[in-house]
Parts: sequence; structure tokens; C-alpha cells
Amino acid sequence: MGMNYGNYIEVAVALPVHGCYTYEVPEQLAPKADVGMRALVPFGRRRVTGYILRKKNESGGIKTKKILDLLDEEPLFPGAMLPFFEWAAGYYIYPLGEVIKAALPMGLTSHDVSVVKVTQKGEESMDKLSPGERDLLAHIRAEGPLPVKLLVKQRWGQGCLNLIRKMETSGLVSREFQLKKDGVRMKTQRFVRLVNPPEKGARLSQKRKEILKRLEHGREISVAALKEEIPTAPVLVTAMARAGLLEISQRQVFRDPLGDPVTPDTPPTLTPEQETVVARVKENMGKGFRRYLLSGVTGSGKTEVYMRLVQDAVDRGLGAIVLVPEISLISQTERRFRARFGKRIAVLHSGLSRGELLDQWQRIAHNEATIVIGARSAIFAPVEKPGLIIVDEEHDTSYKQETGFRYNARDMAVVRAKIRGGSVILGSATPSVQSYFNTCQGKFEELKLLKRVNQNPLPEITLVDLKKYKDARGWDRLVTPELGGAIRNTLDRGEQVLIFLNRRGFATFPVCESCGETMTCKNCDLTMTLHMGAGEFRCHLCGFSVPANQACPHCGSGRIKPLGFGTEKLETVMKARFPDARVARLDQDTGSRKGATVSILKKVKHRTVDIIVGTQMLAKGHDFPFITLVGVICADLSLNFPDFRAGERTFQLLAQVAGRAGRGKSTGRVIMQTFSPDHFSIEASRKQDFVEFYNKEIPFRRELGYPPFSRIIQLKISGTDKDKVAGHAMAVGRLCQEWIDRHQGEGVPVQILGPIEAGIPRIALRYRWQILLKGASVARLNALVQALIRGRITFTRKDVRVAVDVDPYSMM
DNA sequence: AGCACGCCGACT
DNA sequence: GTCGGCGTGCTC
Repeated sequence: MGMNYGNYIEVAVALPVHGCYTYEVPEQLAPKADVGMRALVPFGRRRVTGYILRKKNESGGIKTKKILDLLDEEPLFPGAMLPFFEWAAGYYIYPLGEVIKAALPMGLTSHDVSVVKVTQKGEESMDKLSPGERDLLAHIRAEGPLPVKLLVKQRWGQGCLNLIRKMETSGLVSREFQLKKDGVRMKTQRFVRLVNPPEKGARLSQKRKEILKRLEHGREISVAALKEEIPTAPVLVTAMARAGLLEISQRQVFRDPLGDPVTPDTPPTLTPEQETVVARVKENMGKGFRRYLLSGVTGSGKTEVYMRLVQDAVDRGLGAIVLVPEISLISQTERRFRARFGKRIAVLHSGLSRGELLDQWQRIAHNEATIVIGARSAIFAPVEKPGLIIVDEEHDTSYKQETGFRYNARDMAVVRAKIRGGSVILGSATPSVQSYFNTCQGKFEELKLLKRVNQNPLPEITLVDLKKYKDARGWDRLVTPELGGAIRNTLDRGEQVLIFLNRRGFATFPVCESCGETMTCKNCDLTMTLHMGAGEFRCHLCGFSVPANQACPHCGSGRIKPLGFGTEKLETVMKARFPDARVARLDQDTGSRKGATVSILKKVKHRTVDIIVGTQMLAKGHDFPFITLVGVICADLSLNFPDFRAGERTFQLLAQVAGRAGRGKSTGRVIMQTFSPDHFSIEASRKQDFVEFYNKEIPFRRELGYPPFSRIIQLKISGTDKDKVAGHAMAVGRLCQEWIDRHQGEGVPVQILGPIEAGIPRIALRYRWQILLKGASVARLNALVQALIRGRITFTRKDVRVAVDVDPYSMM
């Protein structure tokens, strides 16, 4: 017999399992099976989703099972992406199948769930059962066949598993597996085509003739489109098909997420600076791995540079991926790309419905769209030949995924470009310390845009020392005379003001007047914030809230003093102090409803608002041409975080906020209130000079051995039992120490910090501990954690979870 | 993840 | 003596 090529496949299952599995492909499926498709495979006694990694012609001496089905007609990702997925799994120490699952659009994993049903015998013997059995049986009978997991979770706890098993053996209940599919389907429509034109004299109704007319010249039309003009078309078409006149076929169509259309633009002339940058990147496009750091002041026209380079990639037959920070609305950047590239663009971000997401994904996978623009997860877009990857605002922390598969899309962008041999550009007005360090090391080539496109000078920034006003009363403590005066002048000129405060709510520190205790969340170790509008105290970590008229839970007193201020209070202060001005607020509280953010931003743009108050939602990437004054209420808020990147974040945030001023025709002004005007992060942001910030920051990082001078892996240990978590953290700590001792002198040293209780010891009822592993080589840290996982004890223990965070951002 | 196997304490 | 708890190992 000839070839049986491809009769075996290697599969990664969508489960927390390390390693790959070999399956046999039944003959009728073998020609269709391909790398990048999903297969339904038997795994243990269940059926789960597996991703096809490789085709093989022999089992390699392993006993194999047959796959049950192929779940895709065409691959969901090109085989060329596998090395990228494999790298990610290794680097971030996350199972390959789960990495691929996280990369693909949500809702594409089906797996078996075990369901219990009451049997005939169970029905009959209801009265001779123990109370526990009867209770369970009655519940299952009332609710219908129930997933076991649901029973465990909702009512009976772990213990009912044994009860179920016992009742199964005595034949009272039966268990079976049901394949659970997530809801996403490809959208299909019926299309009709004329196959047998009717004979000349055939008698047809007017409507039928109309339908035939539309199908002349072999045209294919969707039934939905026909229905628009001939409401009865669906019925008629079916009848005509039965008569053999027409042929109906189901075909996939794409949902359209691109809301309001944008009008196509024409590329503007580049400035000489932009020209130089574009030319430099073009020169090496398609010639292998190249990495650039594009540092451009706000308003210097980075987006236009990106668009020219994307055009260049497309001209060379390559694809492009553009990553933008995750923001709550369709970003400015995305709109501009759509205006330039139209239908060649696919978008991937959290604002899309699951169905839309799947459609966008498939347009990319089928090569219908070769340009992808999107947030974090767009780094996994199945672009076949991504010759250019751009990470806009590369310093933005939203590129770091903080749950589940904890990756950093900015870093992955560089790796994907490296594996593929393409160009990667990290762009920012305020580059991260890491990226600028890499540039200084010669790993990245620096490209600069120093001038604003509209030739406007950068805004003039003034610092106001809040220490001068520490005895001030009332409004003046929040809004100093300097800031107040500037606001007045700006309003009088008919211009707009932006006031920035990085804390939402009314009072951020409610204290009981009689006993002095603070209002803390019952689920978290955190003070709750008073939200006046909602009339409640709210926990910003878990969302728990209690009514604002609540008495003090400690002493019962009704007098709770609203200390600490947030954006909500600031808004009322502004309204009181500038009664003639129209004041609006933008933060998570006002912008959470879909469309609310957009409508507030529109008001700012259309100048129906004079003062806009808000959190960092205002700092990111918006273009407000009529804002000429930016006020920062307290520049130090992010400076006091117990985190080695606090200074970096403060600098970036302040510089970005300041960049919102004077983007239109007139020059902008910024007033920053601060308790520490001499701190270099604040001073550097006043000068808008990130090199100065970098030069001051870097000695401190070097001295303490923090990134970029070292690499960090953080182990996050959490669980609901306080003592178990602490004990487990200690045990993991000991195992780390043992590994270090055992491998002493075998290369670069690894340092272990902790275990210590986390900065916030409890969030959403889970107690939290952490261990920091620090060293010059990631490979070495990686080896340690891999060894811990192989020793398994550490990671599978019930009710205590150990999460691995490679290159962590949040140290809390 | 989810399931079986197998080892320990508290009950008929 | 068993039942049921939970730690350990395995899934092609």
C-alpha cells in the first residue's frame, strides 16, 4: 500500500496539561485534517478540544486513540505560528493548549461535562432512601439532568461526589457525558443561484418572475437580500428549488462590527522628519528581523508614519499588525487606519461581540484582511506573513495581561517579529525604561520625531507646591489660587479646561467620627470609597458595596466623615466654584454604560462642556483641540505606590496628561499641583524630557538590581483559607530555596525574596502571598519554576492556587 | 481540569 | 471492621 501520510497528528489539548498527545486520524478525515484546526479528541474518559500541531505518518510506538471529529473546515491559524505559541508556552510557563486557547477567539472550545439523571429505578424507590439521597434525587428530578460540577458548586459541595457515585452503583441515577459547546457559530446565510431556466412558455407568478430576473447571468444572491424587496421570497425560493429551478446553498457571511463608516482620507505630505523615519524603516523592510524604538513627542505624527509603513508592507505582499492600548472606546488610531485602508483592515478588541470577533479572526485567517489593528490580544492574529508589527504607546500597562495566561503583548510583538523575520516598531512619547535601555544597549534602533506636525510649541508647564497650602481650608486645598486663577482666565477666553485626578469617587477615605475606624470592605483589605451619586460605599477591587447611610460597623455611630477626595467631589467643587461653566466628568463611573464615554467625549469635542474632570481615561490618546489648560490636582498620587516602577508610571502619566494641552491652534498651559516638586519624576515630566527621567531613574534600578538589570518571576499564592495559604507559601519558598542550594554555582545566581504577604493581603475573600524570584537570566528563573511544576506538589494542591507571573507589572 | 486509585482517621 | 476524606498520578 502506498502512503498513509498524515494518518497521525500531534495535538495540544485545551487543558492545564503539559505535553502533547498523538492521535490517529480516521481515513475519511485524514485528507481534511490540517495544522491549525481543532479536533474533538477522547482524553481519559472525556472528549475535549485539541489543537492540531503537526501531521505525522507514524504513531512513534505510542498507543493511540482515534480523533472523533474535526471541528474546523479550515485552519484557525497558520502552521507558521506554532513556534511562536511554543515559545510563549515555554517563556511564560503556561500549557501550550491553554496558550492557544487564550490566543483564539473566545468560545471555541467544546468539552464533555458529566451530567446526572434520575433512572427509572430511582423514580420508583424514592421512598426507601436516606434523607440525603432523597434530597439530591428530588433536586435532580426537579431541575432535569444536571452537570455534576454545578451540583458541587451550588449546593452539595465536594462531598456529594461520593453520594452520586454510590447512587450510580446502586442504579438510582445514571451519569453520561454531554458535549458542551460554547455559543459562537459562524454566521451563515442561504444563497440562491439559477440552475435550470424555466422553459419559454412556463407559467410563473409575477413574484417568481421577479426573483428569476434578479438571478440572471448566473448571479448569486442571498435570500435575505431578496427578502428586502420581495417579502415572501424565502418561501418562494424554497418551492422553486424543490422544482429544480434554483439551487440553495448555505455560505458563511461576516458580521460587520465597524459601526459608523469613516470617510476615506488622502495621505498628507510628510514632514522632513517623518520622511526620514519612514525611509529608514522601508530600507530594511522585508530583509529580516529589525527592531526600532520610535520616540515622538505628542502630536508629532506617529500615526501617519505607521500608516505609510503599513502601506509599504502591504505593497510588498506582507501583512501588518498594529497594537494599540486597550481603551473603552474605538480608538482614534483605529478610525484613522480604517479611513486609509478600509476593508483591508480587521479589528480585534474587547468591544466586539464574540461572533464579530470570530468573523474578524476568520477574515484574517482566510487572508481577506492582511492588516490587523487591535488591543493586546491582537498579537495572536493569524496573519500569515506579518512583515511589520507596530506597538503604539508601548509603555502602556494594558499590554500586560494580568489574569490567566499572563503575557506582555509588547514583548511578544518583538518575539513574533524575530521568529518571523520581520520588523517591529515600538512607539511612544514616553518610552518605557526597559525599551530605552534596550536602545542604549544597541538592541533597538532609535527613531525620533522631535517636532509637532502643526509646529506648535509644547505646552508650558508650571509646578505648584502643595506644601505651601497645607493650612488652607475648603476649596483652596484642592484647587490652589494658581490653578483657580488659570481656570478662570481660560474660561473667560472661552477655552476649555481639563482637570486630572487619578482617583474616582467622592471620598476615598471615609472615617468614623466617633471611633476613628475606616470603612473597610468585608471581602478585601481595602478602604471603601464613598460614591455620592450612587449613594453607597464601594470597594474598587471586588465591587462590594453598602448603602451610604449605613452606621459605622464598629461602633454604630451615624457620623462618618468623608475624608480623601476623588473625581466625584472634584466635579462638585468645580461646579460650585465656577457656576457659569458647564462641567462634565469622565471616569469608570460615568463612562461604564456603553456609549456614555463616547457621548461625553463628543461633548468635549463639540465644546458643549467647559471643564472636563476625570481620571486617566482622559490621559490616553484623545485629541481635544480646544483644551488649552490642563490641571493636575495631585501629581504625587501614583508616586507613593510600593512598586519599583512607581516613578516611571508617574512620569509617563503626567507627561501624557500634559500632552493633552494645546493640540489645536493655540498654545497650551499645564499646572501641576504636587507635594514633591523636587522629585525627578515630576521635574522631568514638567520638562517633558524622558531622557532626563531615564538618566535619573537608571542608577536607582542598577543599585537595587531591579529590571532592566535583572529579570523577575513572581509566584502569586492565594486561597480562601488564611493559614493554608501562608503555610503553602512557606512550603513553596522552601522548595525554591532547596533548588537554589542544590544548583549552587551552576551559572547565574538566583535570588529569592519572600515569601511575604502581598501588599493587599486579601482581595475578594482570597488571602494573598507572593514570592519574588530575581536573577540576571530568565532562562535560569524559568528552569527553577519548571522544576517546581514538575515536582507538582506545589501547584495542584486543593484550594490554594499558585500563579506564575513572568516579568510582572503589578507588585501588589 | 477531572477522574481513579489508594492511603489515613471517625463512625456504624 | 467500613465510609469518606483527600493527596497523587494520568490522560495519546
